[in-house]
Amino acid sequence: MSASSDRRGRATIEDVAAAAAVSVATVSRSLRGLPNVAKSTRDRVTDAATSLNYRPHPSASRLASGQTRIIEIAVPVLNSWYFSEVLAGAEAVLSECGYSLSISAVASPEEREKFIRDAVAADGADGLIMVDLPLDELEASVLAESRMRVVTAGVESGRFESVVVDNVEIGRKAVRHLFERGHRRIGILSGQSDDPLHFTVPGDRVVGYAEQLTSFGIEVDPALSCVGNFSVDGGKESMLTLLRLEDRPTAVFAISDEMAFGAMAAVRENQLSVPHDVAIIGVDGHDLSEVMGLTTIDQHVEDHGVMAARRLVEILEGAAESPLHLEIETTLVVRSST
Amino acid sequence: MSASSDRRGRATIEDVAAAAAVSVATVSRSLRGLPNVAKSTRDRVTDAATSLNYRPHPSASRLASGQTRIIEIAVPVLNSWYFSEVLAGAEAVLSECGYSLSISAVASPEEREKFIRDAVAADGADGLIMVDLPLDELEASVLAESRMRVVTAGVESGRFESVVVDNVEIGRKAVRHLFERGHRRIGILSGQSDDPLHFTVPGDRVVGYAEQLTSFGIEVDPALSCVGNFSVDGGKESMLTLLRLEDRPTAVFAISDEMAFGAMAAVRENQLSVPHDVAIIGVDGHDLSEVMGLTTIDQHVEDHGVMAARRLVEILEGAAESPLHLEIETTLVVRSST
DNA sequence: CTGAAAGCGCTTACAG
DNA sequence: CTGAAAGCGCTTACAG
Repeated sequence: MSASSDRRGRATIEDVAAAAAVSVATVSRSLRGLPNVAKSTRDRVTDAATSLNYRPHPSASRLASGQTRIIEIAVPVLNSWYFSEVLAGAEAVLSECGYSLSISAVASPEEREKFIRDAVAADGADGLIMVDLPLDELEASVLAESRMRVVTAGVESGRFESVVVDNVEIGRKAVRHLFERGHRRIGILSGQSDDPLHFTVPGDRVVGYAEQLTSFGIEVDPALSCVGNFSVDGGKESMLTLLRLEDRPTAVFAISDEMAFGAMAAVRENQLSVPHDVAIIGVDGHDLSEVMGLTTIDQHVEDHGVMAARRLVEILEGAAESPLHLEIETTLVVRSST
Repeated sequence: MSASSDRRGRATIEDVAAAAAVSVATVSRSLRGLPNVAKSTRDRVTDAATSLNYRPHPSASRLASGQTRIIEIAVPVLNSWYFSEVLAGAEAVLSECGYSLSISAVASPEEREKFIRDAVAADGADGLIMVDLPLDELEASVLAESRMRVVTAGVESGRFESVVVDNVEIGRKAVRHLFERGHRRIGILSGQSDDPLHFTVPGDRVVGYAEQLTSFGIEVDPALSCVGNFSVDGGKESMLTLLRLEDRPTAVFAISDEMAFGAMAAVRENQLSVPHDVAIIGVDGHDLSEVMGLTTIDQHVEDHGVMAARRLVEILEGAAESPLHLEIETTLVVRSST
């Protein structure tokens, strides 16, 4: 360890400066690739830094520069297929671009409100990706006043750029597909009954479902609509309910693949067959949908993370912010369940 | 905004000091709950901080104190059921304890080596959780010399505390269960053929499988051993291979639930039935195992994250480090697949 | 092209 | 119990 290394034995910018026989200012400029450094100087500095295994102290450069190169990402829960796909996509581009990724799980509106207030007041990140977390007016304006750039994924906020899918169209697409397969009595497994986060996605998909049925001249039957809480178990329970109806549906649209998996299990448990007795379509493009033979509307979830991160980086590097709502195309993937 | 707020309009410790008519030192002590502050002073400071919505600037306090309250967590990939469970567990305890969680995906040995070198040299976190990332000698000693405390999950390192399961015992347990169900010809779907990360888990499970077979007097047949790369598709492919054998197995041990799902699909695709023609057991306790009717050895994955994070926090708050290898008990969950 | 110096917003002995 | 001052390790005008 060099004599002037820091409290914990790391090499500091001063060590590098001494080794290269220049000032710390020159080291800083050289290592960050700023202009106005002689080639020979830069080389000397680079060599010194390499041989000392020097990295700038993150907290010090953050404090001095005002930039953290940290992106915060908030998701409702972490252990869910959907959110880990988003995370994976975001992580890939952010690490590629030299940003750190800090994650938070924000499950309730109270946590969300607290998260936003803390994040803004502490000002610990350059950017924030809010995944499937609808913002109320107050939260949006708190965020808008902060230094952090914000991109939302999965939901639009009106005030920030977002990466979304057309959820109404997803609902229509699902019904259209089932209709084309000859189904006229089509049930739906939707989201939560009482969603404290006011998540807009389920509602939009239900609207698309209803719209498309209506435009086919089919009356929407409330008895065919169940809630599944986006879980496998919820999908199964709701499907069991639908199966008990005397005039049960011949096809069911589950607004997530995981609910669809639950629904398939329920059908089999009743000694019925998919798709013969009940056809099932999901939404997501879940890893397991292929092996399960589930027809699904693939929404390319990983791309949501990729796009949100990419846009955020672009904005941070100076791109003009536009009230852009980047829309990811969805793809119908037909398998044996319909 | 007060006159002396910082570059970006945040309230600073000086603003709070002015508002409470004390020095910044007193503000710092009050807000961090340090002793030797008069109750009335502390109250005044707290009020001022609240009304200014003050939070200490993270980079500033990190630089001054030398502690970041950041935990870094490295996983091979993010979009996998297993790792998102670990992540969820770790995030829950860390956010509860006031730590930020920074994540990195580290897919190859080169990335791992680079990650470790960078992490140590930059010294940007107080602690590090390495999940299922075996460390070589050099990496371990680089880490050991750093300021960061390290806990590994999923694999032991010899030098750091770890949270693990007994993978040999998992292999034995699986075979024992199948044996008790009357099976004598038992195949195995294991990990990767050429694993650049030198992941030890698959090997251990294979050892347990072989040991238990041998102790039952059954010869280990290499023809019954296939590789499945921990993926659904891999499991399916390998199962198809096993089904093509003229003397095919009556039961198969898949060393992960996802491979087991793939295997179940392969069996059905061959118009065979689980468990009648082939029984299948997995490992994990995957969310979908219940609905799929998969018998599995639940390894309580979320707890791995919880325990690793908990231990790391304890160590950071002063607990003595012991060469502890915390072992999570695994639980056989019998379902219809066996 | 390079360096001296101020400053980023905190924490931490030290003195009283 | 409280405050003045130094210091954490960088970056950034500014001057030359």
